[in-house]
Amino acid sequence: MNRRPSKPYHLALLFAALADRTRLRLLNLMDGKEVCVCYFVEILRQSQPKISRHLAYLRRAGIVAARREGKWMHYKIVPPEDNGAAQILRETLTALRDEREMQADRSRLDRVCCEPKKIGGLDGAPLPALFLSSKLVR
Amino acid sequence: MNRRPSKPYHLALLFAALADRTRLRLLNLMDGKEVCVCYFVEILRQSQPKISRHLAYLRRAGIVAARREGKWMHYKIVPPEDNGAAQILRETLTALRDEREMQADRSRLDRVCCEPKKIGGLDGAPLPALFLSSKLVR
DNA sequence: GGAATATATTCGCCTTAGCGTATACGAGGA
DNA sequence: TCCTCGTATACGCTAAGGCGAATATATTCC
Repeated sequence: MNRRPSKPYHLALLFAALADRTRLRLLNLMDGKEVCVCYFVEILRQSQPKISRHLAYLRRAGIVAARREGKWMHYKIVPPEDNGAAQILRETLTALRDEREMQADRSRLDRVCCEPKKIGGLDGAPLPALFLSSKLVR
Repeated sequence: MNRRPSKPYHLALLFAALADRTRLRLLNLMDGKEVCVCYFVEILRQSQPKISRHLAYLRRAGIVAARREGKWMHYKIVPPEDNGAAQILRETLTALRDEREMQADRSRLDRVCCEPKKIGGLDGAPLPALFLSSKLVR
């Protein structure tokens, strides 16, 4: 039922998933927290289908997991079971922090999350949380 | 003249270069030493054009450098200038050592290099060396 | 120079990936 | 139930990647 893609049985699959700028930006935003799709769309200023497709790619690669909360979907990083792959993913996230665009994305995420209207907003999207647990969709 | 591809200005390019099993096997064989093309062909048992194309890809990505020695071409890894990329490449090589096929490739390389007929052979290909310096082709 | 060897490149074919656009799905509210 | 909103998927297109086969290039030896 939980159709997890068998495990990224080889590093080449992990690298293929990482070989796209948009996906790296998404991972950078998810570094350490769960993020709602609507934030990705707003922060990266990319079309919603594009964001969604890249998230699906990452999910198929076993790198992220999704959780539904009402109408919203939250994504977070799941460390690969394979030790080497996990280490490489960690290093990647670390390396991303040195890039200017990635820093800008992160601060934009922080800013969006702190907007007053969002905090208590009527239909404001849920705030990024630090790894709430729930039934995940991989 | 030395048409270096500007430098892999972004990690996505590095990951694209790593997202292929054959290229990972090649990098694994080059880990720590310079290797002649003929050994790649013999050890991976893949067609010579295929090996050559993947080596060209790695060279274009700025990950390896080539050195000509008579009829033979030797390839070796060049650490990326970017700190994060260099770290990721190191981690990748480390992770590869855990894979069985990679270990088998390496021991086959060791065995081939120690064959008596090759050591003093008339037309034996040059042995892998530990980073001889010379004019490199990137 | 011409043959032989090691390596690189080209070509044609197929598969995959990424994109914009349109559409489908799923949940909540009226 | 119908409407709306958030998200996912399908479609058609184009570009890039990987392959085998053939061919080109570079170097050495005669």
